[in-house]
Amino acid sequence: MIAEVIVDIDTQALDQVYDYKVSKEDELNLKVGMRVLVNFNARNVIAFVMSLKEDSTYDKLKTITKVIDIVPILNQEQLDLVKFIKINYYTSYQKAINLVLGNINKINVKQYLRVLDKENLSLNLKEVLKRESNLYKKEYDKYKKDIVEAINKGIIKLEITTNINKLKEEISYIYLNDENLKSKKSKELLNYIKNSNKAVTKEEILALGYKVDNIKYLESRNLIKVIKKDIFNDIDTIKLNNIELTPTIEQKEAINRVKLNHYKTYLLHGITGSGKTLVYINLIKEVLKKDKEVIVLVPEISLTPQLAAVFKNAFKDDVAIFHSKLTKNERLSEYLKIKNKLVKIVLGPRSAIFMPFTNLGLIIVDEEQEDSYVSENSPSYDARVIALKRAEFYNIPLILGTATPRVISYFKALNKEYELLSLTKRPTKQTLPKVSLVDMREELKNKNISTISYKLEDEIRKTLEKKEQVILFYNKRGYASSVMCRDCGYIIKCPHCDMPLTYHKNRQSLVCHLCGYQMRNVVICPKCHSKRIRYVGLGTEKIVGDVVRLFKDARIYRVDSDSIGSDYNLFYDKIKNKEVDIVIGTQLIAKGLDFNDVTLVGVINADLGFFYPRYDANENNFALLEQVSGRAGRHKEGQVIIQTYNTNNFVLNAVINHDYKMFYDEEIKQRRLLDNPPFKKILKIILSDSNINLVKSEALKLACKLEKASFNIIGPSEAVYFKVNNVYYYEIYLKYVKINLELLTSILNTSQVYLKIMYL
DNA sequence: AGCACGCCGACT
DNA sequence: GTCGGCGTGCTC
Repeated sequence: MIAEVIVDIDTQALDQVYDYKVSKEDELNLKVGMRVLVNFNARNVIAFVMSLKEDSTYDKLKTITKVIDIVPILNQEQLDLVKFIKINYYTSYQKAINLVLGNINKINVKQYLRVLDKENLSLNLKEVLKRESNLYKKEYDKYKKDIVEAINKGIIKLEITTNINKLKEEISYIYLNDENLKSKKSKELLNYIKNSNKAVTKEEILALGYKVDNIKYLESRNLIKVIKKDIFNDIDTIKLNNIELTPTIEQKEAINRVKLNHYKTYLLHGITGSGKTLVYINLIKEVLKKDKEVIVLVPEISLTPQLAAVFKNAFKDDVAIFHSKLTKNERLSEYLKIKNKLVKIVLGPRSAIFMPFTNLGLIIVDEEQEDSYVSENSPSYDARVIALKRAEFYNIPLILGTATPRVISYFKALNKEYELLSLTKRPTKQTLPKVSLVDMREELKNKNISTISYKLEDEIRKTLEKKEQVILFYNKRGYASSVMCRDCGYIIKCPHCDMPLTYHKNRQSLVCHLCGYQMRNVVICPKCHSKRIRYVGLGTEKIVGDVVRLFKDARIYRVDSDSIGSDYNLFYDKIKNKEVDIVIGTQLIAKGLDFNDVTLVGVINADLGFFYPRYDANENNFALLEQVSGRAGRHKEGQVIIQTYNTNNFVLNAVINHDYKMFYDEEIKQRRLLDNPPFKKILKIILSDSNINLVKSEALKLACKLEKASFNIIGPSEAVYFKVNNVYYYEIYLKYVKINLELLTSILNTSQVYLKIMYL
């Protein structure tokens, strides 16, 4: 027998299958998806078995040294996914495997055997397992046959763990029983826990001077009980707005339309506040009844403690939650819960799509329009595409939920490729906020040079008088300010990137937003030594300044990724507890947050988003503005004021009416006119190298070859961020209806510089 | 990637 | 003589 393997060395030159002979003994145990040890060019490497066959055309075959796994680490579905990712995202087998394995492969993970049925354990195994349960110890090889047999019979089970014991969990104790204890210390401690009337944490006990032994003693006598909480259990303490779990007629209709036993993609189009989450939860409950598993994807940014709390409340310990703030170890701990079948639901960002469930019943992608479902790194995979693949494999429904669908998705829904589920009403009877536009050209005519229009100023004042809160939203990119010399026109750029540095007033420094380079602010022009330095671009500082000047008594709070850093909760509580009156911020405040007393939202300049050189700029702006609007009046009547220089813009007018269809109808016309998606697909090839001449010539060569092979190309051109961290970037775009990936791959393989592809 | 092989200069 | 510098070629 011959095994086709992929060696675990991530180099382009070695990215291919190698044939190895399988010894007679190994033939019985070796399965596709297992890891093996092979001698590869005079060294021992781990390799993954991709397939098995009888003959090989290669004449210098070596034999597999050792089979590592007892159960395949990659199942058939995962192997299929690896191949799919390799072909579609122009990446190596190794990277694809690591992605599918959630990178746990790299961490020190051990496999242990757990005995499920002591009675039927063979004598041999009884002997081994008494001494050692670690599979990699010497005993393993000797008793391999017995172990495999026992696993197949369900007598023992393979468990994966790690020797990491510092997983962040809070251990605390509650009082159970009293007993007359002799030890003074222990008695004291028991009384302390008893009188606390609540769980006492281990740290607290240790801080009071008690020893671990005291605790152990009480525990062993059943006088106290251990409570272990992983950090996300803290969420339980967050006060939730009462969550209604009974669906409305409209929600019920949507739930009933989803057929759980077939593959199909459903587009759940529900206006803000229409209760998509409730639909999810009810569907998940149905799936759990069938003893199947569920993946729920959310954009990283909206994975707030609030959302986590909703799921924890509904599903308790059945749910594993992935969150950007988890450490590597915590992440691994959650991963192992899934691998060991301790949880049935996972809630997480795009990487959660690879969670190793083997009996999936449903996949949900919330906020399907979000860009964060596409990886920035290579392979630049799209979690929504992987979700579709997995749903097909398990023959189960995939639900794409959103208030503002991608045009591509809505097009598919109208063409019956997806099934459209609509939620048009808010269960709370709260109407959507009124949206109005302010023409900033008029403001200029009326001599208002402030960033805040008279109307917005007026409304802010009224809102503050009512003791309600205001959110002011600006689009960060447009408000970065750079430093320019008035005499020679020199703009200070990052020494590593082709980008002006951004001036940060509070730190008195200049920062590169691409590579993070920082320098002290300059007062003298580095080129002509003039002192006439000027700040170009309207800074956030200016907006804050204007607001402070207009509302001297208001408590103003600025939120952006720089200012709040990691402390999401702090910022959330601050608003929730009404410690602030006006919040000024970026994208961060647009997503998913639910505040009772925010009744006015102002958009400082809605136009900036329309300048992006992307075919989907309009849909992103529509989605963003709808989302920002959604922050107003979730519980009381609210309103939104959008400041613009372009009052005729159809996107803005669709936002005024909260009318997605109105937006879609106009947008799809433009897409058709320009042959943009969904009518044609676009693929971007990114070339990069530290040698500017090499990238340029390679880009030109590649474009030539592609054109000769009759690909429809646009470019090559310098990337928007041409130079980042001393690396230069060129782009080539392909427009197509159907693409020959094999041909494309073979052409890309001739490139001398690093390549990455992305689907737009 | 990283190991072996090979061809050349420097040193116990 | 032979130790070790790194340039080149190959990996089932």
